[in-house]
This record gives sequence, structure tokens and C-alpha cells, in this order.
Amino acid sequence: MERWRPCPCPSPCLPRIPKENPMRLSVFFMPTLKETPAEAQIASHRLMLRAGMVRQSAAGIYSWLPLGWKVLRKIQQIVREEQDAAGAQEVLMPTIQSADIWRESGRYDAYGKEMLRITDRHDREMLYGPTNEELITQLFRDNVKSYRELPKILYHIQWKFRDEVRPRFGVMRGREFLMKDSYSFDVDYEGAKRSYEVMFNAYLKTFKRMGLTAIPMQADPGAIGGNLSHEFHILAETGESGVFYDIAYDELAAKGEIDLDALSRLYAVTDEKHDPNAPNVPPPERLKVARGIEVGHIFYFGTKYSKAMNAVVAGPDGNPLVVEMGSYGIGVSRLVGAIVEAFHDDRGIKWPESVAPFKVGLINLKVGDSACDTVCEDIYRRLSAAGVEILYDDRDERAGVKFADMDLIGLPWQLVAGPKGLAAGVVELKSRHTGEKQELSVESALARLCG
RNA sequence: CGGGGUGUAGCUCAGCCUGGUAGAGCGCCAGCUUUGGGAGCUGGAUGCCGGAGGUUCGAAUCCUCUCGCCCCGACCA
Repeated sequence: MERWRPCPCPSPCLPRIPKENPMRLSVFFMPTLKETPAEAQIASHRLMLRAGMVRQSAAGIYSWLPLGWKVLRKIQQIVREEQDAAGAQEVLMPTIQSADIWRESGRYDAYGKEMLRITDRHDREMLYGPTNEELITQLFRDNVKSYRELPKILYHIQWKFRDEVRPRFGVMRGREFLMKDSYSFDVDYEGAKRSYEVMFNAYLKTFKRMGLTAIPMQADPGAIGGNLSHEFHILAETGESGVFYDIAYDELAAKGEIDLDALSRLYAVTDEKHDPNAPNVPPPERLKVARGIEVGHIFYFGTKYSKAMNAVVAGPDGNPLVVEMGSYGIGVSRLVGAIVEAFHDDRGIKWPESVAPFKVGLINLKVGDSACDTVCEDIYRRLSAAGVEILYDDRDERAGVKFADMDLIGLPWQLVAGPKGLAAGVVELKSRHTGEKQELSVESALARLCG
């Protein structure tokens, strides 16, 4: 069976996206809920629980069930592809770290109770990593010795833990979360700025591929230090923070790649930093007010860690050079929740096709009816063979249950085959996004879905 | 970490005030009838009533302690 398809990216050297196996709902582990669990407050949390994507195991800690895991992997893969395309190289660093390197940077004591501290059997002080600057700096300094090996951008996608006092909003604000972190190493500020711009543009592409509008906001570098810093917020009505931005951003974004200098002149801030009297605030008719969810954060922090941890390379003149660093995060697991916040209605989720757990949901309205069974099996087989990710609802359930579940889990396309339609030679194709339904022959439906 | 809630069946919840040995709806299992947007009837299974201690002849219910979870705030991707 065809399990791989060419990557849709323009660049031919990108890896291929592994496809999801076709699946029958009669065997799929997807425990949907008709009622909303009491603990879930916001839409994405409610829907992710109801759709059987995740289950909480402790406060802010979740198991990912097949449906949720598929989405998480797709998001992860888009992030990975865009990082690779930008020239970053993937590594994998451990979740458990030694306290020693955190003492070198001075953060072991500075970091509060959010750091989960662990003692091993030999009484060594360990911790479950809340972030990885120390680890990557150590990795770099131990293995890179010359300026000629720079610039470098390394990244990893790994689980992290921050012992938040009050986890909430499901996977959007969990204690354990999957993050992509990139770290750039350059010989000077100019280089660091170029790395920053490369990541900046990679982020715009990454979020766009997920169907999201991501607005880079000027961010306070805060405790990390440095003077180049942007938070990427995606727009969602139920977003956690208010955002204000110049409508010119939308015009720029439509053009694709955005020039950082052009962008940095635009006004775009979250509500706590909004200053109506700031010099570059656009007039009211050009100031967009919306709500956003932070899904990425990039910043340049210079030599903060390289200096403290002695990450130096030999410069052109033979003298040691303290490397200039930046770090670039994307909340991968948080994005799952954020995308649901951005794309849902009162019936359920509406996945953008690029991250949908399956592309098509096939509903057999009357299991046991030989016409329905035959046609559905045929569709299932042919779409599977064509590499179209399909979830076939072959359960012996009532129509209403199937429609409700399919709307809930939000696959982009629903293909409905029932006795009445088949008698007339048609099946129904419904777009979950627009709600538009169309009756057409099996052949044309297949043609549409294979495209 | 401050403040406020809450814990009873897989899910949503009633019962607690006023102690007498556990319920409803949905879900699950079986059968029949249904069948194009979360069906109807009949029958059935499921609970150490979060845990420990105490009061009492008797505790889901009252008291003490404890743990989990949720909400507001502070904090954060």
C-alpha cells in the first residue's frame, strides 16, 4: 500500500511526510464523549477530550490517544521540515539533565519551583529539563572549536516539563509539553541577526502551512536578555491575550516572505504592552484589535550563556571568540490546542487539511445493507490505495451518531453513502469547513478526493 | 503560592442540610422494534460514595486530618 507521498513543499530536497494508515472506526481507539467532562473550560480542551484525542493523567499531564497523536505528529513534521529547509539541523537532547550545567549558567538557583528537581539513586541532583540552553551550549562548546564551523543552527523537538502552579486549558498550558527549540551560533552580531531572520521567516512559513495567521509581536526579551525578540501569536477568537497590530501586516503577509526591517517598523503588540500613545501606533481605522495565542517565541540573547559556560571558538586571528547565540521556540503540543481554538464550531473541530488526522471520513449510513457495504468497501480500498488518508465509519451505529462523531473529530471531508443516495447513484461529499454538501457519483467523489 | 470550590457508576449529576446501608439520564451488554443528524421498549452488569481516623447501635451524610482535581489571582510557551 502506498504510504508515502512527495512533500508538498516547493523545495525538492525536503523529507517526505509519512502518511497515516487508513483506519476503520470499528477498531480505532477513539473514545468520544457525548458530554463535556466537568474539568474542561475552554473550547479546545473540551473538544480534544470529547474527540478522544487526549486524556489527562495528572494535572497538566496528558496521554495522547491515536487521534491526537496523529495531529501532534503532523504538526511536528511541518515544523521539522521548515527547520530543515532553513538549514537547521536536528538533534535530540535528553529530558533529564544534570544540575551541574545549570550551576554553570547560574540558573539552577535562579530558576524557581517551576523546575522539577529530581535526585537519582546516588543522590546526584538532576532535573527534568524546562528548557535546553545549557545543554546545547555544552554540546556546542565541547565539539565546535573554530569560527570556520559557524554559523550553525541546531534544534530538537522534545518533551519538557515546567511545574506550573496552575496548569490549565488542557494541552495549551500543561506542565509537560512538546517543544521545538532551535539554537543559533554565530561569530558576531551581524551573523546572529541573519540567523534570527532565517528563523523568523521559517516561522512565518511554518504557521502558514498549518493554516494559521501568525503575527510576530515585539516582545519583551525579559529575563533572557538581548534586544531582538518576537512572540508569534496566532489569531483565535478565544485567544488568551488581546493583540493590537497594524493592518499593514496583513498586506505584507499576503506577499509571503516578510522583510524583518519592514516588519519591525509596524506596530504589533499584546495588550499588556499596548500603548495608544506610542509613536508608530496606526490610526484607529488601521489598527486591528484581535485575540491571540502565543505559539512561538524567538530571541537573540548574545553571549549570555556562551560567556557563562565558556562557549568559545578560535577566531580568524587565532584569538578566542565568544559565540553569539539565539534561541527559537515553537510550542508543538500547544499548537494542537491553539489550532482547535482557531478552527472549531459548536459541533466540533474543523481541522486544516495539513494537520488533519485523516483527510476523509467515510460514513456508511447503513452497515449490513449490501449496496452500502459494497460501495463503501470499494471507496475505502481505492482511497487507501491512492494514498488518501481515510477513516471509515463502518460501525453499526445510527446515522445521527456517525454524523455527530464525524463533525466532532473534524476531518476536512465527509463522504456519506446511504441507501437512498446509492439508489440514485450518488454519494454525498461534505466540506467540514464550509458545511457545503454536494451529491455526486462515486467516481467523481473519488476524483475530487484524490486531487 | 494566596483565595474559592469540588470529589458519589465510563460521562453529566442528584442524594449530604435533617445519619438508617446508594440513585437518575446518557454510555455499556442482551433481545425486539427502529434506521439520512447523538432513537424506542424490555431485561442486565457496573460503585471499598477520593483516602485515613473519629463520633454513633448505625456514616455518602456529622467532626478531624490528608490527597486529587477545578476556578479566580500571581506566574508562564
